[in-house]
Amino acid sequence: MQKPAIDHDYPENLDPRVEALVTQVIGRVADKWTMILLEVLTEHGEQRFSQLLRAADGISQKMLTQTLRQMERDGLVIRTVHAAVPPRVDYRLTDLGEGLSYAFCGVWVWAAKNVDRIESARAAFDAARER
Amino acid sequence: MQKPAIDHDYPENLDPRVEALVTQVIGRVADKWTMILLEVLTEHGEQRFSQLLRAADGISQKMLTQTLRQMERDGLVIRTVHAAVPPRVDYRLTDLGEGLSYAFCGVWVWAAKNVDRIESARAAFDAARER
DNA sequence: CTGAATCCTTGCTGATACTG
DNA sequence: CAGTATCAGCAAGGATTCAG
Repeated sequence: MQKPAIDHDYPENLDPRVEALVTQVIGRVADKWTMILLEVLTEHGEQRFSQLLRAADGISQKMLTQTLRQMERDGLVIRTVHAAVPPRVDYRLTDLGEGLSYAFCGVWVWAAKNVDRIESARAAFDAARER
Repeated sequence: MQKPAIDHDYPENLDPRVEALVTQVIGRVADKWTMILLEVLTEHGEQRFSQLLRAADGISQKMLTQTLRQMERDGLVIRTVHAAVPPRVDYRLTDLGEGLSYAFCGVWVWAAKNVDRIESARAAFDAARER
């Protein structure tokens, strides 16, 4: 992005260093599983590891652990270990995490609203490619 | 950034089939480069291939081609080939793409606003890990 | 139950070369 | 200029196993 933003209410990132930082954060946070976990934690509140594993359909245990660590590191979730047998670990959103989840809200709405348009666009594209 | 999304206008995903579809679309669209290209195309309008290559800092030519194809297939961008020498190909957002870009807007704002909080959270996390 | 460690497969990425 | 094609290196991700 070399040019300044024009007619938008985007925060003016005059500093290219800030610009790069934001882009990096976006890259880190605009991840499929991060988005889904934010959504699950927002809808159901505090969740255990195994609950998240079931809720985020299709995620592997490894990915879940890894994604949760990243989110914890970025200050999006808080990890609570309960000393018990069997062990129990809860994850809940921080206010930072809630803010991000809220920001993603619009994307979910958009996706839900436009699923059919995307599907037909794909069908049209693939049909054109056939020839 | 305060309350669970209960008080939001999320479409209630009663049908798990729809839920799965939406999740799939999110997974497809919640991609670093897709987000960045949407942003670039929103800010600067119609762009040529080479302009996008420069604007999306760090992307490889291969990834750019690939991402643009996916976006075209999903109906997010329109690809226009101008018969000229030298050849010229322009990409511009469809209204669907503009809608998605608009939906992502909140995430950009959030990221810009919270970069420093994330950075300090990371620092704290890494410091704690040292021990 | 949580999650770390291992192996192994897939796929991105970068570089390069080649068309229209 | 805007791609496609190919190859090599590397990292992401899945499945499995082991440990606290």
